[in-house]
Amino acid sequence: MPAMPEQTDPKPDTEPAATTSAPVGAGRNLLFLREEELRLAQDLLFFGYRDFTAGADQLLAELGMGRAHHRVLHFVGRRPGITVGELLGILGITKQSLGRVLTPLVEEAYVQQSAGRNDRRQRLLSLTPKGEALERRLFERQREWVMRAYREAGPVAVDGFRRVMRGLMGPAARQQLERLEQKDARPSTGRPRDTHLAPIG
Amino acid sequence: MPAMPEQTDPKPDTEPAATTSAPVGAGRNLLFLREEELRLAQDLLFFGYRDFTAGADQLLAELGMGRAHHRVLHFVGRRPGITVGELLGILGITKQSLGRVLTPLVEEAYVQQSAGRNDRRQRLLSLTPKGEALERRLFERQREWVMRAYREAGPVAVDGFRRVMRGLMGPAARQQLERLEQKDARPSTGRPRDTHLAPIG
DNA sequence: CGATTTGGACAGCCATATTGACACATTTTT
DNA sequence: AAAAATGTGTCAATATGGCTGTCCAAATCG
Repeated sequence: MPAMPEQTDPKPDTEPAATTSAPVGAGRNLLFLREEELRLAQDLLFFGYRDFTAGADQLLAELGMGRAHHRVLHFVGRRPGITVGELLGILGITKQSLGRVLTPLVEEAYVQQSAGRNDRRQRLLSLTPKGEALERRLFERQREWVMRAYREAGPVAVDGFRRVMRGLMGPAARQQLERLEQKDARPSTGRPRDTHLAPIG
Repeated sequence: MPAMPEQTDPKPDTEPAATTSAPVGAGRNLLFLREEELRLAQDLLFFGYRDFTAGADQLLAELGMGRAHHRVLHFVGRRPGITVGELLGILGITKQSLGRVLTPLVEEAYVQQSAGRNDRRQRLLSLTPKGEALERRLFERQREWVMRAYREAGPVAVDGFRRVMRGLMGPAARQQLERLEQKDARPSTGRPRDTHLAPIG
């Protein structure tokens, strides 16, 4: 494994204006995004996102599932008791599209539904133990991968990464992320908050 | 491979508590990746990548194209004179999958082919003026978006973002990125290096 | 009560990816 | 020169994950 990219960004940029690792002087940081910098950003996002998902994708493929299933497992695990409508809002897909991954997940007992306590039309979604186990396996795959990247980059870089990624999100996504983070103090396991798991139908 | 165990971490965390919790005392940054931190990373990557591509996707949809077409335009524009084989390596897809986006792009004169100068079996790909124009329109969309995120986050964060994204890439992708960056000093326009544009067939 | 909301079911379409098999020109090897 | 390998193109079949549209049931709201 030769030639690890240097942390110190060796690119001997021809510009004296030092655009790459921009001077922290924070004075002219309004115009430091030149063409090549954006092209680099495009490359980084393409390769980085692809390889980030690769590990989990492989595991999913063995189970006959795809990334869409993972997303459902992830967000249902993140917010046990989430309604179908909320999940649709987060994923940004249509009800029909969701149905095609959610229905099998319910049928194969990865996800369970229960009627809403206030509004009995709602189906509150949560992971079954089986679903939790799978989600955790997927999680661990990505954990290894991200841990390595974070460790190599260091905490300051991680903070910068988070700031930029947040900035790449649109207003709707930011709001959704906030809600997810609120709930981060989630109960020890995936039971909906205080819902009395009423049977459906 | 230096392994980068601790990564000197220049400033002992000038960050506002943003780094979630974890004592960032720069000593124990090996273990600062707790569960919620990774879940956050997953969310950020999902939302961020989705919204990053949203603008270009919309424009592409109007032209009856998809993200796959954009990727071809991007990487061909990045490395004029690239061979089909190299492009396949970068995209990580099969020849058949590439063919179904590349062939239309050639037919509609966004991309042009010419025979390799050393190996006449090769088809060297480059953007036509029409292709360059479209690529630029797509580029500008994303440029606006990324510029905003970069500006909001500041140069230090951008540097961190780059480090982490690089870290998320696997060895193969890192090598490919290096090659792309080498060529970054590319000629003013998309003519293959010194190829004498031999006709095909 | 009727209207709206929430969720689900079914049909079909499209884009992107896959694999396998085969064809063809060209280059390299024997 | 013949054989093998390489680079590319193409056909057919299949899967996944989106989309739209329509219709329906249950529950809530006014």
